[in-house]
Amino acid sequence: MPPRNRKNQIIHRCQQPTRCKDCEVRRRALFRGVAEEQLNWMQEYRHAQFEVPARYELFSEGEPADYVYTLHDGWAIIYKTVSNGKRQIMRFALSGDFLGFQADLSAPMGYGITTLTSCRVCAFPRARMEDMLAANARVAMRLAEMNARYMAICQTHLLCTGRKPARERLAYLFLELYHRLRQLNPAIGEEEGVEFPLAQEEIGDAIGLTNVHVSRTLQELKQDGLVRIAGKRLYILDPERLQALAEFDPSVVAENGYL
Amino acid sequence: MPPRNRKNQIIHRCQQPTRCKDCEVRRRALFRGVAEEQLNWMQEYRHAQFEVPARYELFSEGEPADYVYTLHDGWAIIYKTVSNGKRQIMRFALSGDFLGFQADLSAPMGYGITTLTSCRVCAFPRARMEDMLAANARVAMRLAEMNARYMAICQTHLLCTGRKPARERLAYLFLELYHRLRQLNPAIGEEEGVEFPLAQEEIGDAIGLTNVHVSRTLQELKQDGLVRIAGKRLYILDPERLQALAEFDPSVVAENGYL
DNA sequence: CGTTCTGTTGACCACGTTCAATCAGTGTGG
DNA sequence: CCACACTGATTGAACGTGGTCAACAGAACG
Repeated sequence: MPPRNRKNQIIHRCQQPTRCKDCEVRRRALFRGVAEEQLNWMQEYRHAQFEVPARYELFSEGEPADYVYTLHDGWAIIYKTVSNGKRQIMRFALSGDFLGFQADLSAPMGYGITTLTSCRVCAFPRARMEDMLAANARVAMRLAEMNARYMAICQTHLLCTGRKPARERLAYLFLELYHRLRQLNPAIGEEEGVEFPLAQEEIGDAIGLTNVHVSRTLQELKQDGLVRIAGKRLYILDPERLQALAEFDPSVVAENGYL
Repeated sequence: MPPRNRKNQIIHRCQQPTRCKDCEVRRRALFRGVAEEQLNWMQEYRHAQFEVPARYELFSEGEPADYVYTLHDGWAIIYKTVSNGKRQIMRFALSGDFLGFQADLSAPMGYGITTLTSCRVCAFPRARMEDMLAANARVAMRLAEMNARYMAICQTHLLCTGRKPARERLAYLFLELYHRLRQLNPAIGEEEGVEFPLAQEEIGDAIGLTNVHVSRTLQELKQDGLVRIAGKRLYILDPERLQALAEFDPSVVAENGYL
């Protein structure tokens, strides 16, 4: 199996990083709900903002790391692999998601994270995380809240892979991503669909199928007039039938935390 | 499919609840690391301590709840179901685990929790959770830490169900539970095994198999001299081979948070 | 001692995998 | 500009893991 990502690529430090104070992403990121007057010094915990190319390995499975990141924009995958090379994608990370937190920050990473598209990320030194959380209970609460939401998503994936046939898994994944993406940018009309840079192999790795079977199943969904994928965009053609098929609950992806 | 649990059973309020101050469970629960002098008033957030029978539905999937709980002792399952009645167990909850937290505390539960054995639980009103976390950043940090560990466990289950064959899934589950249980009570010798109250149907629901196939696969593992199950106890006969088979990483279940 | 729950066994089947060939789209270099 | 390579999608045939259904055995329990 060929390597699916590249390491040691050049990453570019943003010369004019966004300021938390007027960052549009913040409302769905870790600093959501932080008081205006605290934002400037909270921002000091950020080490830098980076521009990262596609297929860059932000975290390597089994190796320790120096930073955690807020994903400012772009797509990334959080995955684990088995020794025979098979890969399971745990979650697709999108704008605002917090990447790389785990119970023991100095332990080796239990999973890998790789960008799918070019991304902008805000890097926070792991060594200062504990201070940051202790300094601001609201941020610690927000981290718990975010983790709970990621857990909810992970659990729906577990339900899908463990107990649903291929069609339903695929339908569920499309709906989840569609709703998450739409709420990143509610302004876009439904008929324009959403950005969708995934290869079928990545879809399969997310729902526990092979690329071959994804291809076959996807064709069924297309022929049934449920979805359309064209030009790296995803269109939901028949939301009602698709939701019924997937038993999809939009509240799992809804972003409605306190404040 | 018959109902797998009972509701509206009598639960019993403990007349002499344990005090957090000298609770042996606390070192792996939410109040781990809380300063001695704060424990008494933190304990005030606890509404009551209950004795709950086996097969009691602590949380019902899709319904709102009034409390969150610390599981003081006993076994519980966290699960989701599909409309056709199939069930996926997300995680087995053991002594010290925090039950029922989710991003939006007033929203309907995204999963159900049912006791497998009789359990003792400490109930905290959901309405006061936010206050409690805001009042003590250390508790908010601990909640984030615990959630991160639960997430890590959930992710290993997702890897198993998505990408491993039956034998390996089963081996992994046994090792995970064995290690979690042993660190609850490290005093017990290896040859005595660990408590193991699971039916094969529950094992199957946890790793995405049917009870029939669990039966067959389990016999293989037994005949290969890897494990033994007898009298509701689990014995790991050949740790090395079993770990190699499962690709098990003990650090996932290790409890080593700050403080 | 019967009833109920849990585990075992067998036969059959299907969903999804595997492997391989082919095709389409996209750059890339001569 | 075309030839070539490379990547991702498609299709087909054969296979296998695990599911389904049903009958039965044993253990647990009232």
